[in-house]
Amino acid sequence: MSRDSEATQERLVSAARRHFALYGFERTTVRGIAAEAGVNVALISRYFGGKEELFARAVAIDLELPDLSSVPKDHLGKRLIEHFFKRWEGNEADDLLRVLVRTAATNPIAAEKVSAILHNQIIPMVTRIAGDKDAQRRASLVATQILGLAYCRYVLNLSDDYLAPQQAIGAIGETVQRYLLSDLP
Amino acid sequence: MSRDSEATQERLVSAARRHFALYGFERTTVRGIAAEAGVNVALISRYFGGKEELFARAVAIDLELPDLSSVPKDHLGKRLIEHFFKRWEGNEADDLLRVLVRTAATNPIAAEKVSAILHNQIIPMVTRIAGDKDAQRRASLVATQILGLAYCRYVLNLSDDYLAPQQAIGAIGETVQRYLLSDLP
DNA sequence: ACCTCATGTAAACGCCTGTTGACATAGCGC
DNA sequence: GCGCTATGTCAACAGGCGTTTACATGAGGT
Repeated sequence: MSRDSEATQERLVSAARRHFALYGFERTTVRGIAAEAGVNVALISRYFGGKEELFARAVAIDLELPDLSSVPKDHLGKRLIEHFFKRWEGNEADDLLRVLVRTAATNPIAAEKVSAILHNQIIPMVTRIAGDKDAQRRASLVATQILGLAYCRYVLNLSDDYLAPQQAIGAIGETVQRYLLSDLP
Repeated sequence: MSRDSEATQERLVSAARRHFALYGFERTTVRGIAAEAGVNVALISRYFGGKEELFARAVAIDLELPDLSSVPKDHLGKRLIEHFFKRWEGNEADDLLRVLVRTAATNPIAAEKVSAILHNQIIPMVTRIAGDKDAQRRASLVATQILGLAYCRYVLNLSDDYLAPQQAIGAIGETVQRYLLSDLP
């Protein structure tokens, strides 16, 4: 037994992410998480306080939005969608935004976190691109499209036959481009 | 006591819809549903077999897509979004698609049902509008946008400050219009 | 009026959950 | 080497869950 509390905490958080992503908040059990981490259940309460706090810790998230300052104005939408696709494809069953999108549907804490991301990360980005005016509404429109994409791919599990990546990047990129910079009706 | 089994079954289904919509599948309890319906818990098992079967019964859903044959081709997108907005605003805490969108995130049965709606209702509609070719992909793109909108409004509870209805109908209607009829990249 | 069966109730069962308190043990400072 | 504390285990608890079983009761046919 290694007896390195930091390491086991990290293993717990990592296992937690996997379980929350796969089963949502309600259906993942602390026993399952502890088992995957190879430690006793009691440690979750000891280290994090409880299941909810572990969840909060597990989904602290940064979208890692790319630097868009050097991207041509009319490629911003596509570039943004590419970023999310790449991000999601990268970490197979582990991406945090996917955890949140799934979990937020039935868990108020998670829903709050997604809203916080909209506030702290999406809206500021849109403000940098399109200015203050209407930034909140533009960002919300962008959110409907990106979250809808995530939902279809990772909740409904629509295969590439339905959403061909290249085609989707193109079509949805155009949409985001409009939401960012075109005149709103 | 009325002793009308059909009526009490309907009251159970109706209460079930409300609870599943508010709390998702895992967090609604058969006891809660029975209490709201004003009957004993045991009747749920007796009449429906169990919680899962009651759920399946409660979310049998028809989008009631409007007749689009007389709508000008370039107004289809906006018209469609209007339809969904009206539908959602109508039945305050009771719309089935909202139940599904929330529940599907953590419940495979529900996710399957949403996919079925895509197959049996959205794709055929798109086929009527845009023809067979690419109907599946166009329908999927439409689904990303509409489900994303539902998600932001009813999972994240974004207020009208974020998604002003008229503005959203306009902007998102344009998007759907493109997904339905413009050339795909 | 009575018997009968559909309808509804009450209580218990068995299981699983998150959490807790008492106990073991490994490793570090002395 | 000794002891102390951080680390980890174990077992039990209390509560909630869906389901089932045995029992009550109303209403309709005869």
